[in-house]
Order: sequence, then structure tokens, then C-alpha cells
Amino acid sequence: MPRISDSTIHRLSRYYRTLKYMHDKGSQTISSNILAQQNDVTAAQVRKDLSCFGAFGRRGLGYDIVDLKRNIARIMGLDRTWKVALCGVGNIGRALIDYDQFRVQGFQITVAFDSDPGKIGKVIHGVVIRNEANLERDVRDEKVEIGVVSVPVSSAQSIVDRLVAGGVRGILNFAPINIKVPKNVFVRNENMAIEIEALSFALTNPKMVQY
Amino acid sequence: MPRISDSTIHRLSRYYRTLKYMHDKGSQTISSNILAQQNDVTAAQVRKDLSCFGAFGRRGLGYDIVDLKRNIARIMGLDRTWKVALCGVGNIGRALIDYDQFRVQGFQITVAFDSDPGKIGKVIHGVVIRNEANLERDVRDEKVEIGVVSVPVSSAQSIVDRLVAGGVRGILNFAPINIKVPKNVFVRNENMAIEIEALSFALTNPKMVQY
DNA sequence: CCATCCTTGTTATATTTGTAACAAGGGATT
DNA sequence: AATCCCTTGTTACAAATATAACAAGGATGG
Repeated sequence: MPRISDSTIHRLSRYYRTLKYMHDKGSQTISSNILAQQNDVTAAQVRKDLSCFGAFGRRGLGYDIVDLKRNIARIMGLDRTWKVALCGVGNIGRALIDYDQFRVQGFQITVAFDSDPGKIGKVIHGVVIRNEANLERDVRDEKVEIGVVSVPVSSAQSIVDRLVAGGVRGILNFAPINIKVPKNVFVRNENMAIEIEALSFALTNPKMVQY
Repeated sequence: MPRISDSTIHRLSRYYRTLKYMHDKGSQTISSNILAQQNDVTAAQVRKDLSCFGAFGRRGLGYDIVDLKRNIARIMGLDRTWKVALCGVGNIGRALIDYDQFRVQGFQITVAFDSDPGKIGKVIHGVVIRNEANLERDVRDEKVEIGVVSVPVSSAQSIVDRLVAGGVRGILNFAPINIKVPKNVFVRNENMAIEIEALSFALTNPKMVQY
């Protein structure tokens, strides 16, 4: 089985977004060239990314938007819903419960946890905040597949361990720390500070980065 | 002037975080090996990343934590404060106004805008929500250097244009769209949906990604 | 039906990025 | 002071990634 690079996966997400946009605009087909322009990559890159998974286009004509969109959705597992548990209902956590980009793509935050007794039992955007004490059990009972971690650094690793104990196989980690997981669990880190720091670097050393 | 890769910049941020952590723990020095382990990279990678900017270690001994930390801060422009304007006080925007990881690193959100008359004038975490109508003027008056964009896709490009018109040279974009800026402006995109979609891909095609 | 113009999928090439190897610096120990 | 053990900085090498080139498929127009 061929390995797919992180970069390719990220680009697929972006192509997918472009396809949704073009579909809404009423377009029927799209060429690798246009798809490339919309995403600041080369046409060759687009074609090579797609060729990892099959041949979806028609020579001389381009790609059928609806068809390619459906294919990418299938490849990326976006043609279904995912049960997601949110851990840590702080500023970030609250924002994520109601994040359109999650919901519209089928990531359903149906379970939320916090350790603060003052928050437990409250309802945020239709989701009841549960007691963290029962995390493993609840996660298992609710058949949660993905865990979103937005707790402080100090408790991130232990929450991750408990999510894994509850059967979660994918974790989106917002805590700025390098968490450890068993070999069969996937982690993606989302550290917003890192991006703004990259901006700080670029502004400080404009000659060292390509505009 | 040598070009520094995106990956290197991201890793520097992470090394920096590790150094802060180790410093708080009371350590004096650290080896490339330890720094590597803490960040899931090789020791050679750490040394090469650092060597882009100078020779900060002592052979046989490792790196002085305080010294290296200070050097990375200087390199990345983290030894100062940055004036930041936030555009769009929705769920994400509200969370960012009070985001520790920004504040602790000197990114000061002192100005916030929204187009909703119902929000204008309100104070969130000590920041007054201003009328978007005066964005260019306010941004210029307040000497804002970085703009954070958390508005809907439909208005993202126009807000970016106006930030640039106000003199902003760095933009952190949360809108899931590929915005265009003049050559001398830097953009970093933060799309949380892309990361969870990568997770969806990994869970759907476990054989295609390295655990 | 032939010629022309597009656009894909794939292979070959170039570039970038990461890893390994090692000489040289430096402290500790006897 | 000589030896031993570490650890860096750098150079050489390997792997991964991106770009370019092109043959082949397919539409269109005369």
C-alpha cells in the first residue's frame, strides 16, 4: 500500500473545499489548472495528488466536479459522520462545540467533558457538559471515535490516556505539548500559537522567507 | 541570505516551548538529543535547525537553556510585543481574545472589530468591540502590525484587503479560503477543519499513513 | 474523417528536506 | 597530562517531495 504524505492529505482537503465552492457556483467541470490556481499549487501537483487514488478525470475535458468531490469525500472519510468528544470546555472548547466547519463536514460533537463542577450539567449549543470523572465509560458507551483535547497542558496527557482507554483512535490536540499515544492511535496537533509565531518570524526576518 | 524552511520555523517554536518547560523545571543545560526526544525528531535535525542561525551550543556539554531560549526568542521576534487586531468576534474570535498562548508570547489583541451593530461597543475580556466601518483608520492609528481574521468566508477577502490598506503586514487567517495579498504581506492559514479531516483520512485509511 | 487543440496520467528530472557520519572541542577522571 | 566519554557543528549521503515533460485520450470544427 503506497504511503500518502501529509502534504497531499492537506491539499486534498483544500481541493475538496474548492470543489464545493465551484459546485455552488454552478460549474460542471474543472481542470487541474484551475484547481491549482485556486490553491496556489502547480497543475502537475494536483494531478499527481489525485493519481495516488485513481484516475478521476477525462483527457481533454478535465474533472467532473460532482464526481471528483464525491471521490475525495470517500477517500477522506467525509461521506459519513464521526462521533466526537470534546474535553475541556474553556474558551477554545466552547468555540469548537459550535464550529460550522466541523459540523458541516460530519464531525458531531455529541459529548463534552469538563472537570469544573461549576460547568458540569450546563448546556452549551445543545451539548450537555459531563463530569470528566466518567470519561472512559461515557466515551465507550457513546461509541466516540475522535477526541478533541482543549484542556490545559497540565492535564492533556492524562486526558489523552483516558480517551484512548475509552476506545478513541483519533485525537485532535489543542494543548501545546507533545502528547504520547499507543501505536494504533492517530494524533493531529493544532497549535494556533505556532502559526502566529511563524508570522512573527517572517516579519522579523523577511529576507529568510519567500513572500 | 539563506532560506529557512517552514518546517524549521515550526520546529523552532516547538523547541522554544520545550526550553521554557525545561527552564521552569530548573534545568540548566540540554542536549540536542533530549530536545529531539521531546519533539519527536532526530538530534541531527535539532542541530541542523539551530545551525541555520549560529552556533549556540558547547561541545561535550550541550546548550545552555537560558541562552538558547533567548536566542530563539530573538530569532523569531518573540523578545518583543506585537500589536494585533482581531476581525470578527464570533465563537473563534471570542476565544482568541483571551487565548493565553497569544498573550504570554507578546501578541497583544488590543483592537477588535465586528460588523454586527449588536456587538459594537461591548467589551470582551477587556477589549472594546469597534465598528468595522473604521477599520483602516483605527488599524493605522493604533499601529497594528498583525491582523487575525475570524470572519465568515464571504467577507474574509475584503477584510484582508482593508487590513492591508491600514498598514498590516502579517495576517493570521482562520477563514477556510485562500486569500490573496500583495507581495510584501505575509499570510498564515489556520484551518482547524483541515486537521480533523486529516484525522478522518487516517482513520479511514490506516495503512496509508505512518502511525 | 482528418487535423487541431486541450487536458489527463505517468514517467523522468530537479529540488528540497531529513538522516547519518565524523572530525574537533571540551570536560572529567586517574 | 593523557585518556576517555560526550556533544556539537558540518559535511556527505539518502529519502521524500515537487516540477516539468510528454505520450495518449478525447473533443471540436471544417
